[in-house]
Amino acid sequence: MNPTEEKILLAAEQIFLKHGYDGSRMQAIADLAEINKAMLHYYFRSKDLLFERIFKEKFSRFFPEIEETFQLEMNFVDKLCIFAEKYIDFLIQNPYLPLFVLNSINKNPDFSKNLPLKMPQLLLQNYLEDIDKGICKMHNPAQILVTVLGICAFPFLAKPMMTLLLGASDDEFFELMHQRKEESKIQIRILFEV
Amino acid sequence: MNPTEEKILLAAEQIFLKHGYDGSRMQAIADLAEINKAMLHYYFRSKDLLFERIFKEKFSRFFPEIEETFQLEMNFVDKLCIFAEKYIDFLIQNPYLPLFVLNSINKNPDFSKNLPLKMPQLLLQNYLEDIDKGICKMHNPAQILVTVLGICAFPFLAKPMMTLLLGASDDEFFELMHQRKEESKIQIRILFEV
DNA sequence: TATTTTGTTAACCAAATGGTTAAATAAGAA
DNA sequence: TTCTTATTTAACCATTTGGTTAACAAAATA
Repeated sequence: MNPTEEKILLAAEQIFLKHGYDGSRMQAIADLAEINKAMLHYYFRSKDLLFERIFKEKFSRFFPEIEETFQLEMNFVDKLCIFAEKYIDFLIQNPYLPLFVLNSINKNPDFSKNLPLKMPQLLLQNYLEDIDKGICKMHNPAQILVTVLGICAFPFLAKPMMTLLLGASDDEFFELMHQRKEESKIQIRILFEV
Repeated sequence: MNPTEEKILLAAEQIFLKHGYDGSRMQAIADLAEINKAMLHYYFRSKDLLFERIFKEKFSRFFPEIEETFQLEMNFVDKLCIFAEKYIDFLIQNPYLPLFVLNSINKNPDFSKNLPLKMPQLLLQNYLEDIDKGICKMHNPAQILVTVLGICAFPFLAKPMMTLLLGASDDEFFELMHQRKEESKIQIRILFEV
C-alpha cells in the first residue's frame, strides 16, 4: 500500500478513535499524518468514507478473534473465561475501542447492520448443551451476554470516570485491568459454574 | 423561571443527551424549543455554558440518590442490591444518560473534577466492616465498584449494540432491563455473599 | 527522450456554525 | 401616559469545516 495512504489511515485511526466522528477534524488528521489535507480526499473521497473505512476495520478485525475461542472443544464456562482474558488483553491494547464502537453504532445503527455477527448462535448452542449436562447454571442467555461483555468492556468505557472516582493514574488503571483478567475469570466461574 | 428559559433547557437536554456536545447544533436546540437562536445566547451566553449547565444538572441530580441508599442501616450486600435496583430503575427513565456522562467526562476530564463524589469512602468503610464480620467476600474494592456499576450501567451504554446482537426491539430491550433488576440482585448476591 | 499517469500542493469555495447587533415589541415602574 | 427595562426577532458576521481545483512535480511508460 502507498506510504501516504498508510500514514493517513494510521492518523485517521488515532483521531477518530479518540474524538469520534463529530469531534474529529479532517485538518487534524492531515496534520497528524503530516500531509496536505487534499490528500485525504484524493485517497478516500470524503470524511464519511474515511470514517467508514476505519470503523469497519476496527469492528471486524476484532470480532473474529472471539469466534475462534468459541469453536474450541471445551465447556461453556471455560470458553467464557478464555474469552474474557483474551478480550481484556485486547482492550488493554485498544482502550479507546469500546467507546468508539458504541458511539459509532449509536450514531448510525444501520452502519453495522451488514457486518457479520454469527457468534451468538454458536454460543447459545454450546450453553444449552452444558445446562443439559448439569455443569452450568441456568440464566437468560441475553443477560449472560450483557454481563460477560460488561465485566470485560465496562471498565474501559468508564475509564475516565473510574480514574476520577478512584483517584487513580493511567498506570494504576492499566495495572487494575491486568488484575481484572484474573478477577473476571473468578467472577465468571462464581456466576455460571454449578 | 422564565418559560422561554425552561423551554431552552428542556430542548438542550434532549439534544445534548442524544448527540453529545460535538454532535449538537445550537440551531437544533432552538428549533426544538421553538424559539429564535439568539435567545439561546441571551439566556446562556454560549454553547459551552449551556452544555455545562445541562451536564452539571444531570451529573449531580443523579449521584445524591445513590448516597441516600448507602447511609441506610444494613449490611453491605443488601445495600448493593438496593442500589442496583434503584439505579437500573433510574436508568430505564434515563437511558441516554450513561453514554452522555462518560463521553462528557472523556472529552473534558477537568469538567467534573470539582463535582462532589464522596460516596466511595462511605462504601469502603461499610464494606470492610462486613468482611470483618465474615458476611462478605473479600475482593479488591476497586474491582467491586467497577463490576457493580457495570452490571447496572453497561446494558444502557451498549443498548444499540445489544439490540443488534440480540435482534431485539426497543420494547424488548426495556423488558430485558426490567428483568435485569432481579438478575442484578441475584448476581450481586452470588458474587459477594458468603 | 517524450509522454502519460500518478501523487502533491496551495489557493480557493460554499455551506454550516457559534455568536453578535440593532431595531422592534412587550412589560413594568414612574 | 411616559419612561425604562426586559424580551424577542431578523439580519448579519467571522470562523471553521468539508471539499474542490488548477497548477505542478515525480514516476512510470513508450
